[in-house]
Amino acid sequence: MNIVIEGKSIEIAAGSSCAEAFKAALSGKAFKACVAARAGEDLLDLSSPVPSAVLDGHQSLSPVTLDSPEGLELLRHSTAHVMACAVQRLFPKTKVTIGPAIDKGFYYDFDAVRPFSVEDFPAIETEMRHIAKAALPFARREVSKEEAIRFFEAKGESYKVEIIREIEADTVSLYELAEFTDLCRGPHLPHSGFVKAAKLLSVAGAYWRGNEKNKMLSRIYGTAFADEADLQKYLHQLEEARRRDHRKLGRELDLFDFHEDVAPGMVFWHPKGMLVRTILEDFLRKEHLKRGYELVQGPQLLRRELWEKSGHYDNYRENMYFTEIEGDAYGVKPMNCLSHMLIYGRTLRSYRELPVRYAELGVVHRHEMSGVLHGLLRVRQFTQDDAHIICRPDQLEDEIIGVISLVRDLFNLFGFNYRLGVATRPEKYIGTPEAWERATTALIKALERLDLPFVINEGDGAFYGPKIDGRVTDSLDREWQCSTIQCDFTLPERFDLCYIGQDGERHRPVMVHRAILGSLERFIGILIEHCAGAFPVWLAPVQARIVTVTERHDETALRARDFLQRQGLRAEADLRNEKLGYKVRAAQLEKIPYVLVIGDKELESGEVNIRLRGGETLGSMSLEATAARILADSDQPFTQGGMHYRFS
RNA sequence: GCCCACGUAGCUCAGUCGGCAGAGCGCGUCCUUGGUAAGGACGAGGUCAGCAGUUCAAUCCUGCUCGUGGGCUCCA
Repeated sequence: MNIVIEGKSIEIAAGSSCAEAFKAALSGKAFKACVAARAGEDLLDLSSPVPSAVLDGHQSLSPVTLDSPEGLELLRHSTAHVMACAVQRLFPKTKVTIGPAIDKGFYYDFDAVRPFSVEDFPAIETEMRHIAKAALPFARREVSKEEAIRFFEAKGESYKVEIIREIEADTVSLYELAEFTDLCRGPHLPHSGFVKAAKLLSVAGAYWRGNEKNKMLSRIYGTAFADEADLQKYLHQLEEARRRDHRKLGRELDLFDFHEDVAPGMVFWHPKGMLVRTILEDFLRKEHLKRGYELVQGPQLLRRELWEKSGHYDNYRENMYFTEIEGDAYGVKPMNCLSHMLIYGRTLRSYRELPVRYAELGVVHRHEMSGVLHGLLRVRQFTQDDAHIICRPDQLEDEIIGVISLVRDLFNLFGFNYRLGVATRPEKYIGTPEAWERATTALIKALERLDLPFVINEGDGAFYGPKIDGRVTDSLDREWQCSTIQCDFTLPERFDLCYIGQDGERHRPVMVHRAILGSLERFIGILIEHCAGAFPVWLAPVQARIVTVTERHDETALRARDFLQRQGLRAEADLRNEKLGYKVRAAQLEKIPYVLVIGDKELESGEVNIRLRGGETLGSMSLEATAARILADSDQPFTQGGMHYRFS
């Protein structure tokens, strides 16, 4: 029979394995790097026979190499088996459960006599190396369900038995690695010799099947790469991510901190962090005014009755804080929408007034479980860049376009990767299917008109309306939700919002809740990690530091500082009795974008010597030219003209 | 809440197999007046997270409490 592999037509005997086919088609080197076969969508063991779909020409057969994404997944899954084999050799009473490959590695969940700890890693890793060195084959065997159940029952592997009972097919596949046999769909590497660069990373408790009512298992996380160099590269990346951790940088750069003993999950902003925040807030306010929003602000506390009316008391009570004033119950706001609606509803509105866009940098409190608090990224008190747009149904699509444009512009400004998703109607919902349909269509059409990529998250919408979510990725590759754009059918109804239409009748407006950066706290946390603490010049708390060589230069330095401040720059002078190198180093560690050196030469010429954050020195320039350069550096792409933050 | 690890000076971390608590950075004073990532000397600074237990003696061993970090919906 003839089949084509990598553009090469070869003759194979009936019943040949994929390995035999590749051996005939590939060079020795290419064949050696090959660990599995791909036929259509399916991955196959090299030892499995060439599928009939390939033989009759419906599918092509291609080799999978160890360093390809599929190859790495196989490697990691196989490494999980190697680890399980090692664990059972060292801890014979341990029961195995499941052990999949995950994004950057693998894990295996064990039911162990005692939970594993990192102290056990050296022994396990040594045993894994033995298994790898022996280059033992992964042998696939298909057996009936009954036989598999008998097999695992005999070994006391109750979790495997439980899994097999739930499998619908008549037969299951087993993989044997030395004496360790695991129920597994496969495929696997040809043999354990490919596991050359593996490392165990951490232990964790994990519930059987993720359900907290089940027994807690002991999970070991690890990773594996095609070779040692790739593994080391990955470990360095993890190191780099830890180096950029916003909690670490927040302390080192003196931006913010926490006092867990008195206010867990709530931020204390230090002067420099507060300055960054203030600049960001000012920028956001101006940008919103430019885009037709009006700024409003409502109270922090609202009577409980109002939260009952909105439905928050029924649906969100556990996450709210309550207090009592003169015998009346008040709730601390977890959201800003109620005040905005009260402001809208105060007078009768004409259709000509719409859309109304109320924006507020609103401080909200939400009671989060103590276990999930995480630096600035998950807190209990935070500030949303919130706004509510109240508009006519025919205005919805254009309004959504305006909001998404703002999302796009802001994330592009900061250089973030982001993904947009449209969440559609869930099983439990309120409002009519027609209204849902109309709003969902408006969201999708707006995205299409802006030509932005998005995914549909079926059934992920809030019960009160469809939404668009914007997620950005942090330096650890974690995804955080920032933007949200939600259509709301409930609240306008519950609060009886209306406008008088052209026909003189009352009509129900549509309300859009939206936040772009989401929470300023979270956003700043992500931003710190993104830029490793080196803020863009327009946000840097100190833009320029003047460094003197000796105290002879102090007076000139202070005059220069005052000049730069009058130009609207955030400048300061370091007059400490230290050597120049020491002060330059300090400024560098503080990630100040411009260091301006003044010594005898500069005293003479009336200029300053400029050193950039990256270490480059630019030579000397007049103060005027220096100020102009820094100001130009702090301009924004879509906010030309006076958007820098100035001291006044 | 549960699993693992951790909690020592403002920060980063040593340390004692139970016997007066250590370093570097930072901070203060003094000397030094220097040219682009650390000049020198001296000094201040600690209830070794908290509580209880074992012990002649506990920062160290045991238990509990509090807090921090990682993980707990990636499914044979």
